[in-house]
Amino acid sequence: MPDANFPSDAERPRLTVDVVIFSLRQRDLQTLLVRRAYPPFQGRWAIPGGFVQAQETLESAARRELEEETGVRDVYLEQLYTFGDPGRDPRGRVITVAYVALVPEDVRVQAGDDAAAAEWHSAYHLPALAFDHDEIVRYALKRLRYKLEYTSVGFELLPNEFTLGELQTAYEIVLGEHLDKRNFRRRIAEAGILVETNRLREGEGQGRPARLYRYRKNAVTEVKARRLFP
Amino acid sequence: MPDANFPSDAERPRLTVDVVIFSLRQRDLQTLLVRRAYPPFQGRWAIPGGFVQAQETLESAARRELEEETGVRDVYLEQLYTFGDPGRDPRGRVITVAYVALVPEDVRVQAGDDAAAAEWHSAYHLPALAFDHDEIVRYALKRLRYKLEYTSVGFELLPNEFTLGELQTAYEIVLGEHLDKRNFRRRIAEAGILVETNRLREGEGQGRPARLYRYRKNAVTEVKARRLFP
DNA sequence: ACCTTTCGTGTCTATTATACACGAAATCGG
DNA sequence: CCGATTTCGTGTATAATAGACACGAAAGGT
Repeated sequence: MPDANFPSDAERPRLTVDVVIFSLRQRDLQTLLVRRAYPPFQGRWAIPGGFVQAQETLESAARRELEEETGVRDVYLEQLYTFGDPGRDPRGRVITVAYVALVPEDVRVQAGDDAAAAEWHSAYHLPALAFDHDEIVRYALKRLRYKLEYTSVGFELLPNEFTLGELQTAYEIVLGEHLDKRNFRRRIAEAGILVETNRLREGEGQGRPARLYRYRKNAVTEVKARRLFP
Repeated sequence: MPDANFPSDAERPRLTVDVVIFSLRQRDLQTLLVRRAYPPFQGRWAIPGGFVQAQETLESAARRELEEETGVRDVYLEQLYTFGDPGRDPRGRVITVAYVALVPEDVRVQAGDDAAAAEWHSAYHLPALAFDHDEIVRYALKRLRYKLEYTSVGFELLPNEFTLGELQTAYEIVLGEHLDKRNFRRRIAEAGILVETNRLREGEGQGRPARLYRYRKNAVTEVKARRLFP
């Protein structure tokens, strides 16, 4: 790639990051959508995103967008895929680097600046989305399920302390299948990624209260490449 | 993302694709490197790549670069990751979408146009590379190993017809560990992704000639998410 | 007090992974 | 041409892992 080939300004694309933000709420896997206030696709739902600024990395651009929408920092974020078909944006060549974020249920959507309205929508029943965002969300869901089976990212969808029942429910919602309680708990125990607290989940309706657990930070990487639920 | 935020020309990055081309040669996993003819990093080895043109998709840009270097079409190619740290290219903001290609041993490097010299180098002992290309190749290798264990991409590194011994050797070279012959063959057989031919590998030194196999196209996707070698 | 709800636990069976050795079919060399 | 050498192709026994399955304990509700 000699300098002679270095592209002129006109040939430069524009670059955005878009973030698929997953969260478990109302016993459903949901993703945060914003309603577009301007053309193109004015009024349509879209996943949050924006242009990458001059001096930021792709990941910090994604974290900035995420924080603008949800106010959260220090959550799980990974690069998903880059979408760049010519024609995916009617304004010209726009390449987007898509990210996936996992946030716990207690996160509240902020009163966004340019995000006219931000709402949670079921990842399983999406409205019509702007651009190729439906493709991006579908791919994100596929990746989430895949990683849930091979790593322990699932914990990122839960608050700091959680019961084993809540953890199992989280897995069941994302994977879309029922899991055996005893086998599930055995695998979690064998993986050694949980620390038992001495507190119990109190006042959650009737029934015996469940023990609360916390998960060891960095567990995500340590368990990598080992199947939790074969 | 209102139109008001639409970036001016000066804020647009440049976009390249870079392709990590893996091949098995001389009982080694090798990757194709080109020597840079112009600054920056003039004279250094780099992975093949170039700017994305106005009306092509990212994948067709990667296939174009691949074909320019090796002359091959219709080989395995997948998007790896997008690298975009500011400062990764001294000429300004350049984002690169990295791809991984797997080519069989019988492809010959072409007399490249702008690629002054193209050579195969062991993926395990790389020279100093331009830009962040060492990071890209290391990540590509990690991904290749990972996928080899969970899918059947390994066949893409072999010619159309191959013996089971050659297949096993391919896996051993990439994974860097010895595999048991009988267990290996049993798994391959159970996966049902090979078709036996009635031909034998003749004239390869001494020893009993081995049967040649072909693999079913599309097998890669079918076996996905099922571990071949747990 | 008793009924209902949720929690927490262990064993037996089936499946899957691993370790391991030798006769068959070809080439090479004297 | 015949024995030595090389590579091919195959099966079984054991260990590890996954899956199915039920009931007493601890709380709240009436």
